[in-house]
Amino acid sequence: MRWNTTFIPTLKEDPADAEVISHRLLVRAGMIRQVSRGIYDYLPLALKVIRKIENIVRQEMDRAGAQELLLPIASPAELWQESGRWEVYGKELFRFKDRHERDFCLGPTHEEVITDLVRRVVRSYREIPFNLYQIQIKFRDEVRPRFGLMRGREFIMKDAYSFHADMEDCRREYEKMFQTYKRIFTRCGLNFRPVEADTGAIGGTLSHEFQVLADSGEDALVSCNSCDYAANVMKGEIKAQRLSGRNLKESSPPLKKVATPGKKSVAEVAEFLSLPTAKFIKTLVYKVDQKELVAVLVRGDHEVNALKLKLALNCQEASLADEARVDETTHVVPGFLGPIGLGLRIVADQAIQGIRGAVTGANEENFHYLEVDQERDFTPSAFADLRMAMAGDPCPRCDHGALESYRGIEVGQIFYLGKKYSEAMGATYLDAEGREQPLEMGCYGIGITRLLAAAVEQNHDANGIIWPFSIAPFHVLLLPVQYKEKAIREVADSLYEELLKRGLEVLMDDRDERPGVKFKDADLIGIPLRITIGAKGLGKGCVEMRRRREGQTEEVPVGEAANKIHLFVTEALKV
RNA sequence: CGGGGCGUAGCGCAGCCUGGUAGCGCGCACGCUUGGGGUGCGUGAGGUCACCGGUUCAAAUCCGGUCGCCCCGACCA
Repeated sequence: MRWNTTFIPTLKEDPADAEVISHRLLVRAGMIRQVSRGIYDYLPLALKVIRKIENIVRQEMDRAGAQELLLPIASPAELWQESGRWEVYGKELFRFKDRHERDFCLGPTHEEVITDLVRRVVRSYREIPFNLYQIQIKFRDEVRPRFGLMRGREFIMKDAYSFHADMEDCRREYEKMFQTYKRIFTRCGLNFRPVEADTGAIGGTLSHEFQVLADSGEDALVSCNSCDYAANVMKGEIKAQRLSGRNLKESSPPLKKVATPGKKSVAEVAEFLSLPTAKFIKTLVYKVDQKELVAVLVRGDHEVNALKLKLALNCQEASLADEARVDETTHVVPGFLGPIGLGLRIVADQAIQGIRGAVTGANEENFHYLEVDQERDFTPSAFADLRMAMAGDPCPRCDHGALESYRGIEVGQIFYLGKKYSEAMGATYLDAEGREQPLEMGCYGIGITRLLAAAVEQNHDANGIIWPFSIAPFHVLLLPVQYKEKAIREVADSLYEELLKRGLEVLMDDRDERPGVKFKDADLIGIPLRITIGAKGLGKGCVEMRRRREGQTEEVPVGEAANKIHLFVTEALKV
């Protein structure tokens, strides 16, 4: 392709509305433009990368025996009402009415649609298993779209759904997809890690996320420094605590009430009393399912995991109650709350069980209790794992490992769904004994456009993007320093033709621009291999071959250039 | 949903406080110049100052409202 006739509107300056690096570079490189919040145009260069990613995904999904299909973007409310998600999904589900006033939504994911298709077709165990996937635009009306392509409202996704007779077969497919995903992300040239994950709005009981490691990532992760345990913090398990042999004879010193004027947060009180935050019991009031207030206790240095809390309380929704509400019910200013004498139902994290010598609010403004002894002073209605995993925690899977924390961008997630959708929507088959059984299901997603952004987050330098070869928009950029000059043009043209003939993807910068402009743009758009053709090299009968990533330059005789470039690209694509 | 910020030429910004009819850099067009990391000089085109309303002789500027976009938060008592 010749630059003169392409549509690659590069920008010298960072766009004012872009914050994260991938967003800035993708806009500057002329790859994306924003249309509305969380909605973008994909320009030709970006589309080339998207197609590359899609093709890798297709090849690997097909190799794993899955089949591609295409489901509609809009689906009728009835399907979502059947699964119960019309009510549950909330505002993220973009709803609208057609001209006949019938309710529809834009698909944020397609379990309902595919289950509906499959239930109308599958009758017998002989017709399963199979795995169907599509690559398509999804729409989720995110609370807060941000970071360019990383969290958009409209995005491209590969989603796959598999159907099985029993759990064993479904688990087998899950494992196959796990391996397939590893191949896909490896081929895309990403540094990633699979982690155990929560199943969120999709549902099911087993799930892994594939996280591209990046400090700018939205997800907090933990992994063991000794075994291969890794999880999203939302899912991260806490090693069950052994109650260290508590000496029952030894009695605790009596409760002591101390003045802590104006000190509300654990950090403030801890500093005021010169005590470590681990000695504190935090008392948080949650509103459960829009009605009951429940007090949740965690250690001062721990954080409540709302997800685990919901599980423990077996409720739909649990969020911090607002101050006014807390005040009205307990007559205590938040900040001085404590479990002793609090007129609310109490649930406590397991780390609170048996705690002694602790500090809590005294349920009286400007006072805290010291020497709190859980067994003596208060009894929660339940103890459970309610907190977020964090760095330094002992590994829940092995004996001596400790957890480390890092951040990631979730580019893929796989779920074992079980019978959640098949039972709700009556997707069944007849087994060999003629009995009707609900189908077992799995589902498997990859965020294609988010993967594109993640690749940039992980592969760039001060000058621009550095595409991994496998997903680069072009393999080679030919850069004739002065295309106008006959000698240079002739070499550039013949090299261009020769490389195309060999099946390489080549972009030729035939613009009549200053060399500096061309070099800057070349770095910005990040084609992995750049061939400079200029008077300097031609004087020696050479062109220059430069790798974008390493910056390493090599002079190659004109006659050998095509061969050498071809060989280099072939090698680079082998990985 | 709460808080903060922004909206002036294609892009990045100044002007607004202290009202007097719009400016800089880049880009764009043309000419000369230059020609291996965003050349230099000159000439020129390009703006309902987001929108609606108000105050005023006069509004980009002051006041009220609306819309759009960005950032932070929406969980730590």
